[in-house]
Amino acid sequence: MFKKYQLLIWYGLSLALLLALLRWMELKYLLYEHAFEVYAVFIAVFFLIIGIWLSKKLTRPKIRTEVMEKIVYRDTSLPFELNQKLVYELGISSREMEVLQLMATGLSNQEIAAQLFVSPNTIKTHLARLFEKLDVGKRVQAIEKAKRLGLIP
Amino acid sequence: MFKKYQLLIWYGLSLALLLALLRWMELKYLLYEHAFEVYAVFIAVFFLIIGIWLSKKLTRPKIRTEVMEKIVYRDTSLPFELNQKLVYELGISSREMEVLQLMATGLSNQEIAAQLFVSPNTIKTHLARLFEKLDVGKRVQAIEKAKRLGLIP
DNA sequence: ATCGGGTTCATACTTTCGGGTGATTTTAGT
DNA sequence: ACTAAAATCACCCGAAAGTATGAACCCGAT
Repeated sequence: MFKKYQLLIWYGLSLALLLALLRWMELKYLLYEHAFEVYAVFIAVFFLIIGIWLSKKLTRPKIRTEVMEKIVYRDTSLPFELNQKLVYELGISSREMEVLQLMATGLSNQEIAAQLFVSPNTIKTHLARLFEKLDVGKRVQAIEKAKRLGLIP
Repeated sequence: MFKKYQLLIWYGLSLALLLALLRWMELKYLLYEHAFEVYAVFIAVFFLIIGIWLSKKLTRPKIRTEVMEKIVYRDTSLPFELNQKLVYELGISSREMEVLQLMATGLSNQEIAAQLFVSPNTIKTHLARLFEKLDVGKRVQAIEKAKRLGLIP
């Protein structure tokens, strides 16, 4: 019941304390000599807190979309079996699959190109399409997703 | 060399600008009539900014996760068991393991840095050491090897 | 024959990685 | 208290990766 307003109460008390301090200093005739400084500190602290509060209030939470919740269990102790249906559904070509497999072994674009006797630019094109089809932006993500989807062992 | 103090310099310049503005107002005889108010506003704004900055610096970002349902294929094989002996033998530190795990999910250095609240440069250092310990040269190879060695699932 | 998909390649540009170096600060163990 | 390891950060550079766009060629299907 109180927890909800805990912060508010806390700030209120702090404020009250500061005011009390101010009053005390005033009574001590300190305020008359350094009125400006004291008020400055007061304002500074107050707005510091306001700033913190504002920042907390105004920053909107980053939205992170988390995918993949429906789980289909698959026994990996069995030899790898390619998910051909998914390959077709995603429209992944055979050449793209080749490149994917080689990439997953940790080869660079250049090395893949050399292995397939084509230009590195071609590999880049294949990978760009593959990334689009897998809806990823980096090779590591592509490999991770391809493994999950049963496209590579 | 300068980047380290970039923020400081920036605030310093802002402060100087504000002071210049203040001086200008003073010259315009505006300040004499409302000296206290002007200074109060000045202090208020300054500490408001400091407050916002403080809050941003000290509080970690709120993250709201949105769950999006999709199909995932998961294996029914035995649960992952970390090869702690190997971790020790290779001299891989706990922080390096953290970075390794995040990297394996396909995050970029920048994203890992954000997740761990450190600089991207730090991540690069961790990864460089990790690569050396794993005797690889690329992140994909590192992930592949780490999986083979039982360092990550 | 032509149309679309797949493969190939190029060029240009931006971003990210990885290597190397050096430095400071924290932490933990003797 | 001192030391060694771990963690942090910066800066530079070159290589690799990724993005965007355009274009040529082959091949099977309409």
